[in-house]
Amino acid sequence: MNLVTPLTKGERTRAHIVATAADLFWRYNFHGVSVDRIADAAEVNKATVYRYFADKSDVALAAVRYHGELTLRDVFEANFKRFSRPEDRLAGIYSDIFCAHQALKDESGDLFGCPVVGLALELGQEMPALRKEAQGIFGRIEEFLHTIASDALASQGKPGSAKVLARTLVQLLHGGFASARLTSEPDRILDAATASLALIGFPHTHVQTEPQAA
Amino acid sequence: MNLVTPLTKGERTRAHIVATAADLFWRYNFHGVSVDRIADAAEVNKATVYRYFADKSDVALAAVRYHGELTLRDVFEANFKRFSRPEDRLAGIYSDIFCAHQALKDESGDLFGCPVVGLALELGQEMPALRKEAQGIFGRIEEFLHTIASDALASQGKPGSAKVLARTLVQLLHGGFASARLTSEPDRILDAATASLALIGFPHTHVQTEPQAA
Amino acid sequence: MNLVTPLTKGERTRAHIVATAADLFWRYNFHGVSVDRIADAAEVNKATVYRYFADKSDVALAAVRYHGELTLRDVFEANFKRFSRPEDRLAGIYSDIFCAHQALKDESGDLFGCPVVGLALELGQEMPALRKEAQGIFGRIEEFLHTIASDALASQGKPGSAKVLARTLVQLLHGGFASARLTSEPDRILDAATASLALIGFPHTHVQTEPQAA
Amino acid sequence: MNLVTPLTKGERTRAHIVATAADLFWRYNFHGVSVDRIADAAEVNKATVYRYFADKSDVALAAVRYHGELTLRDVFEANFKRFSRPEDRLAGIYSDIFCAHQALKDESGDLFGCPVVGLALELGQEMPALRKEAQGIFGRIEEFLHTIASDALASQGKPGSAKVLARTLVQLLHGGFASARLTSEPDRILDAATASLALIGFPHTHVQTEPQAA
DNA sequence: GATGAATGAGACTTCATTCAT
DNA sequence: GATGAATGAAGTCTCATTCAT
Repeated sequence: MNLVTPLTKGERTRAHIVATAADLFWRYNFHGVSVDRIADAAEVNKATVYRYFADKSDVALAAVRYHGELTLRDVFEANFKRFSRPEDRLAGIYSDIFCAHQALKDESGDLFGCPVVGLALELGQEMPALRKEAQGIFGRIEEFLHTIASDALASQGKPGSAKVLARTLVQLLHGGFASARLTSEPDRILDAATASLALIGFPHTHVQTEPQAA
Repeated sequence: MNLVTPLTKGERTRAHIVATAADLFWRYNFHGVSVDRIADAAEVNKATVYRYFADKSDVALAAVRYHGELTLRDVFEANFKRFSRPEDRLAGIYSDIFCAHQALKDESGDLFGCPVVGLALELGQEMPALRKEAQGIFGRIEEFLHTIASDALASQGKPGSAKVLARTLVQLLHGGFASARLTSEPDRILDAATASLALIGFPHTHVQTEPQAA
Repeated sequence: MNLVTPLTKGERTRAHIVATAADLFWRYNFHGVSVDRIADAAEVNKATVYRYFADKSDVALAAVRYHGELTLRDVFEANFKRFSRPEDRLAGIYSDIFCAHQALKDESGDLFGCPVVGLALELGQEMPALRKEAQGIFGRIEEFLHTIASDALASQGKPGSAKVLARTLVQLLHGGFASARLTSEPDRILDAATASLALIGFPHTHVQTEPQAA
Repeated sequence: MNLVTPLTKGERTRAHIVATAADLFWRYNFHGVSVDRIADAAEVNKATVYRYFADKSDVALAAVRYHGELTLRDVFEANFKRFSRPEDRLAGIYSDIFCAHQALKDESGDLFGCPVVGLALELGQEMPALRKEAQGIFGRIEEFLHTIASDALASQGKPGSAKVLARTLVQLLHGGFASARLTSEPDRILDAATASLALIGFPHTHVQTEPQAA
């Protein structure tokens, strides 16, 4: 029984534009990417972009959503399914993030940190919807990290607030992204990973630096 | 004996433009501020801006420098002079940062995180000089935090790498800025402060949330 | 015996588009109405519009025709059938025009003068066909007014050129429309009515300002 | 003693743009003239247009003002200075209007009626300021015609309302413009002139159809 | 045959930057 | 030396129109 509605042609076009724009915005920021460039890269006419999006900001909002959903699903949910121990989950998540950044750096010579934060910092002030979206995404991330924190504390019989710990883990994630982008150095992601694992009580858990087969 | 050379009129004009631009860029980002607006706000002719700066990016570079120097001097150096114990220094630094953000939020209804990172994320990719500048600033910050980390470890006879700890402290600072801006919530700065103090072994040190008289 | 061919479905669709567009063009001018908006308002697909009309100007031409035919039939012919004395005919015509404008003003807060002239001024220069159409319509109107003028002169045994008088009556009609639209004041229509009635020698004939039952 | 401040360079540029745009708008309507075309015709850069006007509508507003002021000064005031008898004044005004239209027709093969009404009909609904301006201009014109009407009634010892008469004269002027443009026939202006002169009691006053030396 | 999808051309506007007084 | 004036390039967006299913 197939519950998935197949995408219409328009939906496919829209999705393709979003994916293209998301990548461009990540690399070159909102103001560094023109609608023309998005249309060219997506191989559609500029007017087609405006058929599916009210304006350029609307594309950016969709791009943030896209990055958020993809990351939550393929990084967070995936590692939660794959592993059950909190330290493995956290290590897996950071491994994926690191590998993605490393790959981007190998390919393009640079890396760009967190695409959600990047767009949110640039547009959040004037685009409440985008800011809200970003907050929602990091809210979900905090939930995942809260589960990890909670499980970690429990597995070690440690006291301490999982809530506070989760928040710190989120901030370390932000910090890893920021310093990685500032220095163009993927290793800063690993620093955040190490610190995070130490914080939840597993300082010796290793973070894979090579992509793992699914 | 006066060792300070008085500023010439031109230098004062330049400094005034930088301070004005720095504030505007902080609040509205690089692309959200036109050269016209800078000139208007600084009450100089637009062509005057171009007398002192090669182009708009050059103003941004000066603004980053301005923010960096001011913060290093008035926040980091000042608290190092004022306090000698590492936990007091760290608490003092975070207190100042928090108060500045709280004041901005009270005044303008919003807050804007780290101005250096803000500009660096927006321009760093295409402006190596600005990225270098930002790296330099955070390098200096890391040195300050390294001293704190090192002193803290020593004062408690704890083992551990001050270097790694310092890096984590930097990332928490980034994280505090990022989540504060994302949520428009100054308290996220305090979260970073608390986590940082706990990390250096002083979980009970209090962070002042009211501006202290010098 | 039914002499009227019933409309085919296509003809009904076409007629519906014309009526819709005519109203929109009247209110918002040619350039203020997009083909999209016409299609939306007529609840047909945009491509359907292009099935029945060569291009947007062609819709405008049809709209002018529509307005012209409707007005000639429901205002001029109707009042000629209803009344036989020239002064009553003229008063009836102006009464209808006034009431239509008053109703529009009550409904939409504004009024829009003569739809034929409106479109003709906007497009006439580049669309000879439309201009011709408008000239034809006002030619017919002049004929009606010529009859009124001629009858009025005759009924009073006055000398004078009915032809010249008719032309003046047309110009007063134009003038009433123009100043009504300029001021958004339906009463300017009544001014033209009064002047016209005076001109044909019936200064005391009253113009109804409330819609009359047929 | 010179009370006239000489125009600055900027003011000259602005005035030149206005005059250019006014002519273009008259001939081709608001939507028939792009800002590019205005800039080209005025031989300035498009950005220069935007230095002096907030947007295209703002240029149109200035164009209406320009047409209004010019006409009031060179046609109405001038004929009031030149003549003292009401019939001469009215004939002079119409003569000027006719000659201008005739000249335009000779030059360009077409004529365009009243530029103020033209723009006002096209933009008045969405531009209250422009509508207001047009109303003001026709208010002034009505004052001039009121003086003529009043003087004419007095000179003939006729009873009657100068106010009502003036309004009718305005409407005839509108009507003359409208039918001239609709038919591309300058003579329609003369029709309005004849009717107007008759209305004020001077059916035999001649309207010059050749430009008069000042 | 009807419609969702796509497009090319062109509109308005802004902005960083330079010129000329 | 300082400034009002000017500009070229580019950006966002709209719209009439056509294609392809």
